[in-house]
Amino acid sequence: MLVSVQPGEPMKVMPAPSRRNAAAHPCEQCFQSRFCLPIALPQDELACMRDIMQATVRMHKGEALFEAGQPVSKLYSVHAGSFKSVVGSPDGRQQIVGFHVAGELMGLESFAMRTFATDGVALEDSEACEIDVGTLERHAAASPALLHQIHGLIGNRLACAQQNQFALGSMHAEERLARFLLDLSQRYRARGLSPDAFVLSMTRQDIASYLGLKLETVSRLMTRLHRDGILQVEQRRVRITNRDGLTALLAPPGH
Amino acid sequence: MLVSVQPGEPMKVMPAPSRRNAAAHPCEQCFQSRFCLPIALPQDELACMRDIMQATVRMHKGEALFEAGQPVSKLYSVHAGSFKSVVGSPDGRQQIVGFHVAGELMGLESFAMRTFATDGVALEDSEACEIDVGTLERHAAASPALLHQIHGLIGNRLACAQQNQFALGSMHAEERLARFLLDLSQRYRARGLSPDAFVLSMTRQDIASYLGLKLETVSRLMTRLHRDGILQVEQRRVRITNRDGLTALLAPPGH
DNA sequence: CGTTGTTTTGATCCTCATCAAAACTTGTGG
DNA sequence: CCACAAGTTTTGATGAGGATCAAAACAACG
Repeated sequence: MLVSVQPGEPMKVMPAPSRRNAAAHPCEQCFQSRFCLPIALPQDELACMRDIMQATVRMHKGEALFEAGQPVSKLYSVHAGSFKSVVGSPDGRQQIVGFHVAGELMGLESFAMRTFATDGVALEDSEACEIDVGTLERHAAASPALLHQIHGLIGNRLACAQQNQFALGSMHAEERLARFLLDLSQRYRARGLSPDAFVLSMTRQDIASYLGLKLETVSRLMTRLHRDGILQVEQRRVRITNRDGLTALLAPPGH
Repeated sequence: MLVSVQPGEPMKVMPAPSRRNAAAHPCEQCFQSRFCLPIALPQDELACMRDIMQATVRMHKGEALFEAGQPVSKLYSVHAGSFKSVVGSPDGRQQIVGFHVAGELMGLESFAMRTFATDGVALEDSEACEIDVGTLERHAAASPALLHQIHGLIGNRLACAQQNQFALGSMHAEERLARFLLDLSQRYRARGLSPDAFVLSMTRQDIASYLGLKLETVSRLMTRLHRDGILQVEQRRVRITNRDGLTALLAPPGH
């Protein structure tokens, strides 16, 4: 999914503060197809996108694009691969609060804040486009359309976080997993990929963390959904074979 | 806490779509003391606040200031009393995702979105200042300082939502309650009120919903904290008698 | 002062966590 | 290329935290 690293630079897979490889400019797709930045602008304002998106960074699996506490100067748009947003507590526990696949924006939660609130960690070898916050704000001040789009993105993110709160607080384990899979499916569809068959880029542990469960529970639930003919699961390959059955899990009889 | 309603208008306590009582203009405090709108601007830009904050609405306990699905045209700043933000699901379950006391902004999660994502319901008889979104956006476009402050507020709200996700997904019941009480305490302190003694404006049921628990569990935990000498609880009056003990609950030995 | 909603407390149950171990996958170095 | 090491996933047995069911004490309200 990612072009191989140039020879000479050893590939560290463990999370390390090592500096990442930055290309000089993002790909043309970023401007043409809205693939990198989910923002639609009138033709005559498209030029500013070139200004906003300044570089592409390549991350190895497990590396952090940014870390909680760091000053915010960039946002990131996922160009290839996928990332997770992780919040940590002083006592060392941590929880995943979001996943980001290609075409989605990361770091929005930290927009206009001094420091990042989460770690942004690559789930696999990935690429992200850097977006300078200052430049973005400058352009946004001049373009109401751009500003409005950004606010829409932030609003969506907030609504999403509230839905997550609902899921974690009110849903049972099986419902949470069903919601997670349907959400992922929907996002792949938005990317133009198959909504029924996809490969999970995160471990059972990651899914469990996101859903407020333990990895054994997630594994058991996957197995159960497979047995019930709702999914075909083999390792990280998933195929939704009975979407209605999966959807039905969201409104359990007990409530 | 709220001036009495004028005679002649019957007071409905049950949640009803009845129209609320709107005063012509917000109080002077809103501009002078940043009490109503937690935004600080340079002196020469303060005038626009008068433009942004157009009216004060009075809500009775249980009434909805706005409802999920309604088109967004106003934000609200709590002037007196308190509110809860509630998300609902198709099957009728609902969960509280936030509380708002005087001096805090509501509806931010819906900024720049077409429709509200939550219900905003008064926990007691309350007052809120209406803020016209269009006017606010227009002023923000002209004032980078104002825009930056708004983004900061939104960023805070998002960070808060992520912390809630962490709490719901990773914390035990007792920790969640401790966090809730300390958070509330901190917000009362920010208002200039006592951080140690306050009156909960929400029911046990509300607290339980917010924390992803059942009301019986919340009640039992309150009793336990009282027995352990950490709190004095009688009905909704709470006094924190051992803040260190309360804080210590946030980092349990088991983890 | 009865009605209704809120809170407390008790007894029991169930979902999911925990502990444990084996099957399997992936990456590494000889 | 194979063998070993480390990480991931599955499955089982057991336990605990919090939910559920039930009812009484208490406060608020008309």
